[in-house]
Amino acid sequence: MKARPIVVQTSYREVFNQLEDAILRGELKIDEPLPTEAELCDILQVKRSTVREGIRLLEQSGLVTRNSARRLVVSAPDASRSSENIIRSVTLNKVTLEELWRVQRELEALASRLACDNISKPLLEALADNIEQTRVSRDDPKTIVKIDMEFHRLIAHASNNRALTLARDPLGLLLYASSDFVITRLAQSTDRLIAAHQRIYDSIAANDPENAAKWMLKHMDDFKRGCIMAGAVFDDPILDFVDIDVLSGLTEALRK
Amino acid sequence: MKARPIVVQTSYREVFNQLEDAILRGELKIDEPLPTEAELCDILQVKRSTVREGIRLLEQSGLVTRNSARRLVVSAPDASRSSENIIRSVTLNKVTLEELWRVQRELEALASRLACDNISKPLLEALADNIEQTRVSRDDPKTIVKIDMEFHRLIAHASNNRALTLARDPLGLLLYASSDFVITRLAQSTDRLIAAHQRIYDSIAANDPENAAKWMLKHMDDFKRGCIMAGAVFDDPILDFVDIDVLSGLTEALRK
DNA sequence: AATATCCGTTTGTCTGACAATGTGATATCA
DNA sequence: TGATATCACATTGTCAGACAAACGGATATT
Repeated sequence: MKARPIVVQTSYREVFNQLEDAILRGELKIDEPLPTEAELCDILQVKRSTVREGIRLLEQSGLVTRNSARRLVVSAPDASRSSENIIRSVTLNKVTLEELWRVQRELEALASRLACDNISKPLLEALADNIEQTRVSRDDPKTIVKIDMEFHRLIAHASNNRALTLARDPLGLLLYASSDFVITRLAQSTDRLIAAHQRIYDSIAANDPENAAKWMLKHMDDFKRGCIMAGAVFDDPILDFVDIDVLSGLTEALRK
Repeated sequence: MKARPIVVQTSYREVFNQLEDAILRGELKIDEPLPTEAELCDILQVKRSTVREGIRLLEQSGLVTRNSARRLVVSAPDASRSSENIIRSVTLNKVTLEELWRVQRELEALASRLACDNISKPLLEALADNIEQTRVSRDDPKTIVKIDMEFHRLIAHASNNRALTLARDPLGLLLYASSDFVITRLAQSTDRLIAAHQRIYDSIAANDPENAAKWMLKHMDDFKRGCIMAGAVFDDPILDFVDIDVLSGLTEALRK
């Protein structure tokens, strides 16, 4: 006999499903307040505790957020929400540095290529400023790591492609967080980093996608070489290279 | 005066934070059961309703799943969880077909390149079988769309890179779901699709990464051309091309 | 030893309650 | 009259306790 496993939904999950559906099909509009718990009890014919548990599922999906610690409003999940999820998934599933790097290498190349087309004055200035800051902080590894991360995020942002941002940001966060490992171990790496960023910047500023991508790829390859020279085993999980407490702080960095 | 906005945590969110932390730092081990609600009440000194709301947040993050509709077990979030999130984010934020395609193009090329190295016999056979099925279903657009989606997923899977899967799967799902639009409108598109898949398959089977990537890129470019010929405005949100009800069914397709 | 029965645990849901906080209406004052 | 202060209400967050259903394991039966 052929059969599907029997699945019974809990009521609170059904609450979630119905509300999610209503949001996706636009019956509950984004930026408008969610009905009050009492109203939902009425509509869905379950008690408040059940409604509340369903709402918690919505909340964690980013489909509702709170305006002013009070009334919940319907909202489109923002990128940081997905990032948190991916970061948890990557770390707990022990994805390796190699896997991460391999993907990120392509995404960064794409980002730098796309950035050429549309980059705005303010973003260009932010990039220049970022490189300047890197020079200033040359001797402070912790700060370098942050600024480096920001450099790449700025470029991805300049690509004006939200699908790219969505895929790239969480991976980038993890990858560059583990670059701490390299920078603290290899003195010369900071100078190479600055030189690479400068070349990438110049290419973008000159609206030269092919060179931007070329230098970015070199930069990424250099990153890998640095990791290995610093003694990183590229086939180990990233979790080995990133401090858990740093990790907790990472997600909030995304929200700005 | 300089100040940070005041943020007050609710208790249930604090429950979530503490449990998440415990899982990330390995104090609660993956595949072991979560403490019972009563135990958590004891540990965290809050009432059961509060504990339960916190657990719902965990549940939606994929950090706990249910074994047998009963006891919850701690778990690493699986890829489908992230996919759901990204899909919601992409659709509700009205990301365009162009953005999606641009990223997916690179990821598919990477996937086909990587697939060459490690592909296993069973996966190769599955690919061959997939192409055969496409031929058989040539005249059934709905089925073609599904099989096409599966073809690309198989290749991504063969890449043996979970970071790639994580980034690619949700985007692929959305992109190929909207290919329905092309296939139903352009009669000849199915034949081109089969030919392309065949070439990609041959390259992978011959362990020829460069050609695999080359044909994949051509295939992707062809996809775009097809969309435009079929009258799709590439700068419109994907939401316009995907039926909401299909969308709801999409995520469950991921879980297998 | 295999099967059937029973019982305690755990969860899902309900009921009801209350304090804190934000919101809008009303009253007060310049 | 218009701005401000006050108040009453609505809504949420949390508590307290209750109960039925389902599961898992222990015990009894064949």
